[in-house]
Amino acid sequence: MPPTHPLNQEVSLSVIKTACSNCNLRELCLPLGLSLEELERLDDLVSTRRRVKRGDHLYRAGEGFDSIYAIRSGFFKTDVLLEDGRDQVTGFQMAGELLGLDGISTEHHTCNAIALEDSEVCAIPFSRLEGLSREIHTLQHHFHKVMSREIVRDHGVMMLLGTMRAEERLAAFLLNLSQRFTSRGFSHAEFYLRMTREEIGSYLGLKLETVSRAFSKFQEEGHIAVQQKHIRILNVSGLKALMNHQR
Amino acid sequence: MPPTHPLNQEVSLSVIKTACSNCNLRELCLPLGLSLEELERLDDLVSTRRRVKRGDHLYRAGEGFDSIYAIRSGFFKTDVLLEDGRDQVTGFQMAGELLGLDGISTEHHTCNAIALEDSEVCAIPFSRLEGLSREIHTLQHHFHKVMSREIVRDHGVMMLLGTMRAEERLAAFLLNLSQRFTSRGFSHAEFYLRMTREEIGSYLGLKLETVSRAFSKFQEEGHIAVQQKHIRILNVSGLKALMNHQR
DNA sequence: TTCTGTGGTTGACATGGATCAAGCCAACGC
DNA sequence: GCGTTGGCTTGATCCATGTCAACCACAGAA
Repeated sequence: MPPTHPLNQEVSLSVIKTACSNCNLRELCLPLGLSLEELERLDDLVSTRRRVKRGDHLYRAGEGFDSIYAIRSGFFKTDVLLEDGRDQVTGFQMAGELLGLDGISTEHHTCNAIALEDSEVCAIPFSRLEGLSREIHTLQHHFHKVMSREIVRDHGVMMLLGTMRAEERLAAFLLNLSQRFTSRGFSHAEFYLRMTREEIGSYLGLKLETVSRAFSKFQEEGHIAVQQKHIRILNVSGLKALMNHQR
Repeated sequence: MPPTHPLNQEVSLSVIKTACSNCNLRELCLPLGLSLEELERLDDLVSTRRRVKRGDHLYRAGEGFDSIYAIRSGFFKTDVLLEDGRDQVTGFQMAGELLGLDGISTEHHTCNAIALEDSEVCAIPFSRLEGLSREIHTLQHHFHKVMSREIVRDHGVMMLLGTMRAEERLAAFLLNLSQRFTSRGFSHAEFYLRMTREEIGSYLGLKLETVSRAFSKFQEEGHIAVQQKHIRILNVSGLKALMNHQR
C-alpha cells in the first residue's frame, strides 16, 4: 500500500464552500424558480458540501436529523431495516434529488442512505431552510412540491409492488431510470447500473435470480442489451408494452 | 321513494362553519402544538366543512388541487388507477388524518379519495395554509412533520409489500388499525372494519381469498375472533409474533 | 315472509417466483 | 501466470398464493 499523506483522509471528509447559484443542477433541485437575489440567500444556507465514498453511509437509521441533503454528484440508495434483519431498498437517488426527508417526522432518520459510487452532497440545515422558506414564498412552495412528489413516487412503488409481476416491475424500473438519466442530459438508451442485481431485487420485491432471469429474457426478446451493469435499451416501446403483461 | 324536501340535498353537501379550536381532534390533527391565539388564526382558514356520503368521492385523480382535507369524522380509502385498469388502494384514513397531500406536487390530485362511511372533512385551502405557515413557525414545522410522516408510512407499506408474506401483512395491518383506533380513544381490541376483503387485499397486495383464508387461520389459532367485519383481537402478542414468520 | 345481490368462505388446482445448487465471468492480489 | 472473491447466470424443484368455482350469510327490497 502506498504511503498516505495524513491529509488525504481529511480531504474525503472535507467541507467545501459551495453555491447553488452556479450549480448546474439548480433547475432540478431546490432552487427551481428562484430569482437571482433569492438564490443568493439560499447560497448562504447551503454552505457545506460533503464527499461520501462508495459504500459509505451518508446517514444511518436512528441518527438524529438536522439536515436534508441535495445530491450534487453520484448515486445513492436508501434502505429500511426491520428488527428481524430483513431489509428493503426504498429508493435510488441521483444528482439533483433530495435525501433525508423521512427524518423530519421524528427528528431521527428512519432509513440508511448509502453511496453506490463516490458522491458529493450539499447539506441543508433543515431549521434554516424552514426559516428561509418562511421568507421566500417560491422556495416554500417548491419544497412542498418536492415532498409531495416523494409521496406520489412512493404510491407508484406501492402500485408496482402490489399489482405488477416480475417482468413488469423490471421494465418499469428500467424506463424510470432511463427517464431520469435523460432529464439529466445523459443518454436515455445507454447507461451503467450503479446497483447490484440483489439491490434491484430488494427494491422491486424480487429475488436476485428473478431479476437476472428477467434481464436475460428481455435480452433474448431484443428489448435490451445487457452486459453486466451496462444496459442498452434497444426498444423502448417494447419495454412499455411489457408493463401491461398482467396476470 | 319518500318526497324529498329540496333542501335535504342541500344539507348533505352543505358547508358548515367549523372551528379547530373546539375540535376534539386538535391534538391529532394540524393544530397540534399551537397557542390559543394561533389556533384562532387557523380557525379563519379552516372554515368549510364538507359531508361525504359512504361511497362518494371526496376528490378524483386528475381533478385540480386547491385544498387539503382534515377528516373530522368517518373513514376513507385512497386508490390509484393504472391506465390498463388495474388499481390499488394506497391507504385507509381515519379521523384526524389529512387527505390530499399528493396533489401539491402537480396541482392535480393523483389518486381517488372515497368515503367508506358517511364522513365529514374540513377543507383547508392550501395556498392559505402556506400563507399562515409562513407566519406561524409551529404550524409550518408541524405540517412538514405530517408530510414526512406520510413518507415514512409509505416506506413501511413498501417494506410490507416487498418482504412480508400474506399472514405477516394481515397481522401488521390489524395491529396498525388497532393502534390507530387506540390513539383515538377507541378499543384496541374490538372494532369494525370499514373496508371489504377485496379492499384489504388490494392494499396488502393480496387477493381477497387469501385475506379471507388468513382471517380464518388467525381465528383457528385463537389470535382473533372474526364475524364479518367485526374483529376482536384476542392475542396481541400472538399477532406480533406472526409478523416474524418470514420465508 | 321470500327474493336478490353483494360480500365472504372454502376447496381443488395451477403457476410464478422462491429456493437450492452448480457453474461462469471479470477484477484483483500474489 | 494462478487463485480468490463477489457478482451474475442458469437449471431443477418446491411452495405460497393466485385462479376458478361452488356455496354461504346477511341486508335490503318486494
